[in-house]
Amino acid sequence: MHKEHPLTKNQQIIFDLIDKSPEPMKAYSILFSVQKKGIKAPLQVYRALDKLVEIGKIHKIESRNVFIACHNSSCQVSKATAFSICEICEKVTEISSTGLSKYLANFKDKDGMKYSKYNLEFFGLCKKCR
Amino acid sequence: MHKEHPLTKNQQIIFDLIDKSPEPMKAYSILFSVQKKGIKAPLQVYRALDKLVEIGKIHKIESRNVFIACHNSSCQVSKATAFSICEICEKVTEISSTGLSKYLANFKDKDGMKYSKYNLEFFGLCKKCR
DNA sequence: TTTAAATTGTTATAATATAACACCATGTAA
DNA sequence: TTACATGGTGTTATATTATAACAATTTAAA
Ligand SMILES: [Zn+2]
Ligand SMILES: [Zn+2]
Ligand SMILES: [Zn+2]
Ligand SMILES: [Zn+2]
Repeated sequence: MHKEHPLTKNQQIIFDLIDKSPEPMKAYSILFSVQKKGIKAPLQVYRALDKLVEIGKIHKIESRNVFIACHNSSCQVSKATAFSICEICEKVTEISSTGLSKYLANFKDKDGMKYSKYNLEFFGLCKKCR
Repeated sequence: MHKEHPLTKNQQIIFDLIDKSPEPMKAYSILFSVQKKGIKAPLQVYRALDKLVEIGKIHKIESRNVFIACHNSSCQVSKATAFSICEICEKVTEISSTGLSKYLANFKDKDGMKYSKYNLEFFGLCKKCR
């Protein structure tokens, strides 16, 4: 079991927004949405995002520069993430497959090196778009 | 077998630079390096990069916004890529493991969907840094 | 040769992210 | 209690990454 991090005010505001969003969010659209709550500057957003990523409450989709709430509690420990991304509508889904995560955690490169931390992004078409 | 793309002048200049670089390169450091060859504007660099990525001659490391020459000829067909990234020195190595690529190409998400296109970034410490 | 597609050159601007500094809250150790 | 360390906040300014829009040129087919 992982340790609970109590969120600070800014972190909570931004986490709630991302968590409720039906789509991954961009940093500046987060900024726009929270301006009425007194968060006015990009840095305030990025600092909260950094922390939320660090503690595993959200993930950054690196190929898209968007943020999504985690829906797989084991991420908060492992930093091992996998997503599918629709190339038409940009829908992102977090993948939680024990088989996949075991395979990747046990994968050894040609130097015999293992990696417990990774990020995998699958690209294709979602149900609706294909 | 894949079709050979003859590179245009700008594409060739930029590919050569990246290919010879011992490290992955950032777009604006590429721009700086090729200014003596007459490439003056960011767009000229980004257009060449886009094309080179599209035809699989280089890859973008999404978590770092850097570009690296491909060292795995099958990428030029598949768009299925995997890298290891050192979190200290930022050394990037392209992984070509038949086992890994087969596993990922055959992976099905819970809707039974397969993805032939993916990007995997492993994080850890390289030989020198650990 | 005509035409379509791709590439180039250029200026300007958008989108993403961090530096630097002052201040404040909270916990903890002397 | 006081000092100190740690982490969060607010703010201004700036750095970094990437694209829009438009005109001109080259290339490769039809
Ligand atoms: Zn997660
Ligand atoms: Zn879709
Ligand atoms: Zn490759
Ligand atoms: Zn290293």
